[in-house]
Amino acid sequence: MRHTREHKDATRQRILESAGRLFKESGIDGTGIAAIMTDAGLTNGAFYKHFSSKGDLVAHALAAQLDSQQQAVDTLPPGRSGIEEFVRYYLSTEQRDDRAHGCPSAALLDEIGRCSTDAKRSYTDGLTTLLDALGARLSPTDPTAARPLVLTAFAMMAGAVQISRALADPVLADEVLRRAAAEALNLLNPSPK
Amino acid sequence: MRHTREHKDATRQRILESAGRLFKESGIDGTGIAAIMTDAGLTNGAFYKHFSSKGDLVAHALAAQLDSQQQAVDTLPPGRSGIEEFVRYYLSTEQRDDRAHGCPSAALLDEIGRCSTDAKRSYTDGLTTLLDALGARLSPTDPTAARPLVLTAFAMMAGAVQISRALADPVLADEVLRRAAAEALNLLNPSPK
DNA sequence: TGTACATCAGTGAACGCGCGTTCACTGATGTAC
DNA sequence: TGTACATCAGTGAACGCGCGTTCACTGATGTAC
Repeated sequence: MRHTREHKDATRQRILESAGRLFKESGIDGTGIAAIMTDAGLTNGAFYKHFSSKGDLVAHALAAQLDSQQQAVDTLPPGRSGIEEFVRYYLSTEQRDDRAHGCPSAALLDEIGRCSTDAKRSYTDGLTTLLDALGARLSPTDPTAARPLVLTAFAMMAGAVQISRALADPVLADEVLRRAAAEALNLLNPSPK
Repeated sequence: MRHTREHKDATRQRILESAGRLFKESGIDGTGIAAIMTDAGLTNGAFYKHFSSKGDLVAHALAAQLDSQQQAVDTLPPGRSGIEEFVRYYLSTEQRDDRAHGCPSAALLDEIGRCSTDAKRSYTDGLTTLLDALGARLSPTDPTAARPLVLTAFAMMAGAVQISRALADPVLADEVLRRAAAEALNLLNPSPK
């Protein structure tokens, strides 16, 4: 088992998943290699058999996070109802209160802004793909037409989740989510009334 | 000079300003006490004559940052034109590219979400005051009526700046700011067409 | 007003600790004969 | 098929370093007499 390609790939995947989860929970700066490797059921020495540095891991973990988020979007019901479900789940108290399994953008955006170009490139690719997948649902005939709308709606949703997490007042925090959901659904409605 | 109340207050203020600037530039986890104290022209030992811990500093630095942002808002031209100026500056490439002097929310939001209750309380108070000041410009007769709109617009703006900073593609990054500005101005327009 | 003392903002070295990274080693596996 | 060897994923201790925090000390200042 130990020297099989599949075995190594599986281990690498496990490290990526642990890293993604812990990064989202405690931040990139707030998560050490040792903690990630322990979470993945290994010791820290093995880390450099899989990644050349922490920065290298960050770039790949971000790509993996964005990719799995996009895959989740692909399993939503087709068309508009899928979009609505996405918005409602994204701005739910469950997603807000479970950083580890929530949106990587909402959890890490301002730290990504301070990362290496490699990490930013991973994020750029992943986000573009994700927004295109959402755009394709809004206007199937011309996916890029929906770009501006999807982009601003997503920015608002990510910002709202972050603000909701940063507020000490739980009533206000919940209100932020509700207001943002209403506004996002309104924004993404093709025929504004 | 040394044992005057004014002297100590001035020093404390200097530490708060250095901390705010460095936190926004490199993150809270990414900025050490020693760096802050050096920036303020002191040595690290003096830190604990002013704050009980780094967490204590974070709470006060956040309050100071939000306060100075709100003071900047107060100096804008009155009414709607002030709002427009705020939106345009907030979503300018200058603000995006100068984290150290930019918006604390855009620079630190997801790290604040992981901070102590004290820090969150500081942020909650500061943000509430800031949004009320903006709301008062939108509807002077009933400031709280504008709350939902100001809240969602601000979430979108903060999210957009963060996304713009996190993208490796400068063309796309600039586009995000432009789209967000257009949408924010549209949102904050009291008579939607 | 002049002197003696107490205060305390600021110094700079030191503390234990966890960080990212390196390295000599292990031992189960795939490969060559 | 059976044996000898090379590979390399994973171990666990160690590296220098910077972190947040502590502490004995300094010396300019405010205060008491």
